[in-house]
Amino acid sequence: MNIYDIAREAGVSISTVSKYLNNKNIRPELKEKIEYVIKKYNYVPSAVAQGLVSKSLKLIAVMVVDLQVSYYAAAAYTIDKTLSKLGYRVIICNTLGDEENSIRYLDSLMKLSVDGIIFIGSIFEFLNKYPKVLNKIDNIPIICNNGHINTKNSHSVYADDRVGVYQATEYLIKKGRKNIVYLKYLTTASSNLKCQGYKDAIDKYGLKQTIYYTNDLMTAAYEDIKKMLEDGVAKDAIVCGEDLLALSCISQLSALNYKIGVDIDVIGFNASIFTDVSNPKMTSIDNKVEETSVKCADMLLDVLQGKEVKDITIPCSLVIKDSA
Amino acid sequence: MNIYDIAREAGVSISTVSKYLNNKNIRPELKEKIEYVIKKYNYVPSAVAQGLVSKSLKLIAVMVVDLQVSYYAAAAYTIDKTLSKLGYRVIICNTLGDEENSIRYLDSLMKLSVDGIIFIGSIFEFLNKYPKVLNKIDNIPIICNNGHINTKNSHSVYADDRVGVYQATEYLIKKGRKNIVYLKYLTTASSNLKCQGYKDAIDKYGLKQTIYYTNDLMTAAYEDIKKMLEDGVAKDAIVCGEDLLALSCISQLSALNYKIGVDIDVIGFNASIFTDVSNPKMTSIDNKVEETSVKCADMLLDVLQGKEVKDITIPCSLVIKDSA
DNA sequence: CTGTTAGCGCATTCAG
DNA sequence: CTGAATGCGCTAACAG
Repeated sequence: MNIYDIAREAGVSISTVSKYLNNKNIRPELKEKIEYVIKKYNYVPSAVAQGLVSKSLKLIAVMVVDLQVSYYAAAAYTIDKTLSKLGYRVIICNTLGDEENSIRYLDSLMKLSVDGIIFIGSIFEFLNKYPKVLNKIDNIPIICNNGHINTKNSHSVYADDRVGVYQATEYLIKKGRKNIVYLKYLTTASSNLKCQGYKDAIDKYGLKQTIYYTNDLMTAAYEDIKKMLEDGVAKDAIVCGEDLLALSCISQLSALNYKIGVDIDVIGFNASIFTDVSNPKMTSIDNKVEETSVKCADMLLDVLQGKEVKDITIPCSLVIKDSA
Repeated sequence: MNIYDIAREAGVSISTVSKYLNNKNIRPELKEKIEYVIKKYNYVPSAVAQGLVSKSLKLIAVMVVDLQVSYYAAAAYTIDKTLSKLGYRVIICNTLGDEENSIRYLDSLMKLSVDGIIFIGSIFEFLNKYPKVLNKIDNIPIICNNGHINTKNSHSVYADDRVGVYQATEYLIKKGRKNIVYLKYLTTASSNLKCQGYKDAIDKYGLKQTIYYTNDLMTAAYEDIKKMLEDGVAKDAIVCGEDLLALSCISQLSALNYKIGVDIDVIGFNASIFTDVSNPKMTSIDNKVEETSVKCADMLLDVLQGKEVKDITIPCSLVIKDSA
């Protein structure tokens, strides 16, 4: 069933049908006939054929590392919600943190001639190491959340992670905490920024930096945290680069009979659902996933409409609950 | 840059280029020339034009209710991983549980002439109420996880939720628990099945059914659970329809100084990441998201290749940790 | 306002 | 093995 079939049965030309489909003015009587035939056959115009002409499938790609991480899921969710309302279709790409995999995805997206790409996370700055890849995507509208891609038509939305952690650390200091440990996860640009916020605050108040590292969020993190606690350096407070790490700290400290929020403070990062499932509820730095994601989507829409856009930084805020 | 440009510059015809692109035999010297030109311009054939001819963009849609729920995120993640390896592109649709929204998505997918659709969750059985919608998607390959869609080319993968809960309840009974409460969330087909598993086990052993309800997973659930605990009926054990509910139970019971796993048992459902972040770690019914999702993807691939497939039911298993 | 025609970029006949 | 011609379903000029 195509536009010819509809035209024939309705007794009009294909261009009249096309005009009907695109809401242009046609004689009411023809309109009725066409409408009738379309309903009769449940006809739906092919987006592929339309796309061949218009050079656009109204398709936007969102690249994330791992949908199972709540931040990415929330970002993908929000962007999808925002864009699909406006008739765009959203392709979510799970790169699994693998560079080759990401590049393969980009090839696939270029073949589809997607209208734009949104990258979630500073990790995608790795693309700047691959001039050939940049060249391929050079003309396509790109928005990068928390990073920057070096192409002609690329723009960025940042969450101010560094200041977020700075303020959280300062909050602890002003509460009188002196031995504040930072638990760092990963070594991406944005995890470094977070850690820098901690360092800046500690330095400003003349305290001592103590940084622990972990490359895992679950089992291995548990061991790393256990070791950290056994080392006994975390007497006062712990600032964590991720809510899940803070959750593990809270859980282990509880088991050791610490009174969280009294004996020792724990602060997470992301203000995710985990802040509500911990006991006590977790104080966390809110890096505004939803606001950031909506901004990415809006900015992309602006670019697609040819509007001028400029990079933006969204401030974090500290959501104080009971763990600090 | 299209196939004509490449052909011209390489001094061959477009059909030769097309053959090159589709790995058909051509003279090595021509192959080299073509290869050279393609590399030079970073040429990528248009999937849209290919799709117009082949009637397929190699696109598969996954419909879920809410990507922020770990089960759906895991399902989407797994399906995407499985299919994108094989060159398919995956569109994830977040319906937000809204029927109109779902139907709008389906329209959009039909326009794109996606190769197949995977529905995650029994909630999508609501489509069976809309003959017009069924009619539109009647010919497209469909796989439904935990439900069935009444179209010609639809198949199902089930997780045996009922038996999963039955066995978990039986496990508690055999441990000597007598006052076992079921905490029910939602009223979809599959949440009813879960609850039925509880009822069956309770009845078989001649115990008393006690069922509590909640329509929320967070704040309101907290209150519902609080009330349930205040009612004092949960003396022995609680079986929950969702891990998040079990998490809240564990957290609140801990605060009341119950020894979870000793004084009272709590079992969750999903075997999600929440089972590892609770304290103590949560015993939970594993409904095998990953296995189920891979099966959905594989089954769809089989259907696309014209193979015969039959519906399948995957058994759940009880993952025993420390809360029961 | 309506219909005719020429592409959009590619795969696929069918001759040569 | 290669190339010229046709069509996939639709939009956009253009002419009527």
